Amino acid sequence: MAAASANMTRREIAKERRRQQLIDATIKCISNKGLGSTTLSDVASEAGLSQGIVNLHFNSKDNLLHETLKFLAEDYDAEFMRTLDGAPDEPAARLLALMKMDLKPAICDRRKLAVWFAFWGEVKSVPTYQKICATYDDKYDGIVLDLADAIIRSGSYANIEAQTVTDVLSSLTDGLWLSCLINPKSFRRAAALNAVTSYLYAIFPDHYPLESQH
Amino acid sequence: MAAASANMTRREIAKERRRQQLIDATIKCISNKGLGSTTLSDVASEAGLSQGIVNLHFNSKDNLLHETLKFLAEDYDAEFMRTLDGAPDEPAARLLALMKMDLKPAICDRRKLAVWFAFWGEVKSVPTYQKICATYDDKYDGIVLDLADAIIRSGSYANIEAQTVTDVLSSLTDGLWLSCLINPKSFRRAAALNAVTSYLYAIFPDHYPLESQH
Amino acid sequence: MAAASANMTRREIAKERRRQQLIDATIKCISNKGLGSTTLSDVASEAGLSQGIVNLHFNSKDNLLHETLKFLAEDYDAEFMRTLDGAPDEPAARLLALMKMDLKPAICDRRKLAVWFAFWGEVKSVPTYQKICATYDDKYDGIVLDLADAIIRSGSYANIEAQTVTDVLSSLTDGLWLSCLINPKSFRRAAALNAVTSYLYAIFPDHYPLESQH
Amino acid sequence: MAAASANMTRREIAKERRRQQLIDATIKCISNKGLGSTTLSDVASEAGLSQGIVNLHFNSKDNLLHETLKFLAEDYDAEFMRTLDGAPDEPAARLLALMKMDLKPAICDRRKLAVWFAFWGEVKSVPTYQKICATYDDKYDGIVLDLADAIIRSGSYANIEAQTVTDVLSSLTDGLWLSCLINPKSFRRAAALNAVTSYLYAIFPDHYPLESQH
DNA sequence: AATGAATGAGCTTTCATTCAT
DNA sequence: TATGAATGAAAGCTCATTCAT
Repeated sequence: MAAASANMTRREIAKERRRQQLIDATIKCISNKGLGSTTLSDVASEAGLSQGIVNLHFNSKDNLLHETLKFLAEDYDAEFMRTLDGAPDEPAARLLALMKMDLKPAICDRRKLAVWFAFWGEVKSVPTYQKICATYDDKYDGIVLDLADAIIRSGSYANIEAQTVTDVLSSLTDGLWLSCLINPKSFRRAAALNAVTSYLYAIFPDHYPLESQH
Repeated sequence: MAAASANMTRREIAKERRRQQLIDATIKCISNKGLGSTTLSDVASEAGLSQGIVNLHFNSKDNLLHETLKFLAEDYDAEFMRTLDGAPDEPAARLLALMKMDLKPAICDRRKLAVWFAFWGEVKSVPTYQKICATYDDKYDGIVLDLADAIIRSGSYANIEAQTVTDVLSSLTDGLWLSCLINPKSFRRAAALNAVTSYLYAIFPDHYPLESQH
Repeated sequence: MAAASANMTRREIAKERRRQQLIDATIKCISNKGLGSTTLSDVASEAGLSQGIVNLHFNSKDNLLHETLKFLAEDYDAEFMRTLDGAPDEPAARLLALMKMDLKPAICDRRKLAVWFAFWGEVKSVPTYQKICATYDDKYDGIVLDLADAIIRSGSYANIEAQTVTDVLSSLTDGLWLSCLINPKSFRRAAALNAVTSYLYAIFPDHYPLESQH
Repeated sequence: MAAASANMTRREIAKERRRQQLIDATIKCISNKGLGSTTLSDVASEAGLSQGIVNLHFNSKDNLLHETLKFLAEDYDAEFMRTLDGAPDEPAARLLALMKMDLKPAICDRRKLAVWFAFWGEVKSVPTYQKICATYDDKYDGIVLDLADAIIRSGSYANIEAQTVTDVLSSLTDGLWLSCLINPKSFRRAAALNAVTSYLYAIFPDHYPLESQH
């Protein structure tokens, strides 16, 4: 999404702010009421604005939802890249940093996850949702694959394929998110983290000495 | 749901068959059009019946959806218990059988998964959906936990907790399902299976000798 | 328009009646409020029925309007053909009968004319309206042309072309209708009739002896 | 409408120009999209100006439409009077000049006629439109009546009433315009002119010798 | 004078639900 | 039981109008 950048007129900035405000309201509504029960009125009043405001800025509900999904994806992407930027150079450390990111409160938050799952629930019937999700997933899989590959080649691991590791790690995160959504009572962030690290420690013992578990 | 059982009158059986027919139609519709876009008209015409039929048998759309979710859950449960029944006595074999079941075509089918995710997408906003899902999940987690515990105690595994293994395995399945939904093009059942088994082999090498990988 | 015919079920007949009832209500509304100001609510309450009834029977407002225009055209057509059927065999008498028909109260009624002009007002921007109107007009022009031709050939008229007569007669009627619409106060049916007959008498004196003017 | 005249300030002239620009845009829009589908946004963007401009200059859409109809009427009136001014003194020539004017390309133009018919389509439901149209029509009828009367009295015509001639001529023009609107493909200006002149020649043979037909 | 963001009333349309048949 | 016509609430969307800039 076009974030407010330097060469925008004041009006364009205000407009962009409004759009973001409406997307934020949309996210809140979807989280609270579900995608199917979120009306444009809900979004407008959540934003404290009038009825017709959404169509003024997004033309249609459909478009609003697409832009909302795009925003979620870009938001996650920014976090992902920031994490990668801030991580050490060693592949093992980078991989661990990424996995931890997925479970940090700002990401693994039931309210946010509810929105992701709301969109995933429509993926099969709305091809454009699928495309957005698939594109980003491919990107992350590629990055994780490279890291796993680097780790494997720098250690003495037999019978381990980088692709398999990537499959496990990606799926693990998604599955943990689902358990956070469905079983919020029993979900523990520490246990989830443990699930991830236990796997990494088990397959890459050279790179993840047990004492670093905290 | 009450399957047609011995002590039902002919009329009750017919009624039950109609209900099932409508639930099947509902599943097809949700898979094709999404939960939010599925109307009672859609369901009725998918079933080849008339407009008012759903309210006649389910009283409300809300109820139909709940019964559909319950059916999905019971259907999965039956498969789960059947798998357990048919598996050998050794915990390791039982666990592997369960994990393989989750990836077999009848279960890991994009059309069916789309319906599961459609409901999961509403879990946060429809507490009764959550309760249904959580109840069953708890049951399966308990069973897997027991199996993992039995394996651990029957081998020489240090530093492995049954709960962690359970967390990983449950999440792995869910995550693989999501990747099947989002990335149908690149999803490979064999690779998914590999992801699961590679984990089991890594943490329980005593119980899963490598030659049994196929 | 499918008029209620012999091989219809009772339901189909009732449905057809409803459609006609709604078309009648539409005509009344357009006549009273104008095409642009006629809402589906107006039509429904004019028919004494509920809000959603129009879309139930016509799917869209657009379709309702098209069906209404078609009905008007078919209604006029039926009157036209009936007049032709009931007229004597002589071309001159037939032609006169047709022209008189156009000015009889049931046809040249300001309420009905208002509806015709409402549609004509959209002819350029709604090509399908134009097509409907043009098709019928062509038909009538053809019939009038044949009659004029027969008259000319059976008399001693020099310098008169059947096509020109047709052009005049068709236009005359339309123009008289407009004056009925715009100047209801000064419009006199007798004067309008006089305008038409004076033309016929002037160009076909052999066929229209003056004493038959009434 | 008050055309820019001598004793206007520069500001008033600019204002008047804007109003005219908007009326012109309105006419184009009505011609293209129809009266009912023309929005103030359409008008503004057709004029290359901003959303709120119409209300600034005309206060309301209703007023804009009334001013547009008035402009059309005044525009036609100016043409009418100019034609009368430029015509010879003889009534027969004057009358013919007027009738020819109605069919000249600048007047009998499908785009312009579409606008006239759009307003006529609302005449019954918008009394103020009717009043505007009726007022001008009365004026022209009066003028034509006088000319017809003069012709009749200066010739040896029995059984012809000036009023009837007026009725025919006025109606003829309107009807020809409608055929131009509805049947643009088959409409021929020459044939339309022929329809008018053939009538004049038939009833006023003394005044319209056949050789003057061009 | 001109802009265009914002409003909110009112439209068409959809659809769960009811009910006479 | 089953049908499908009818209802009416509520949705998305449009647009004339207002108003701060």
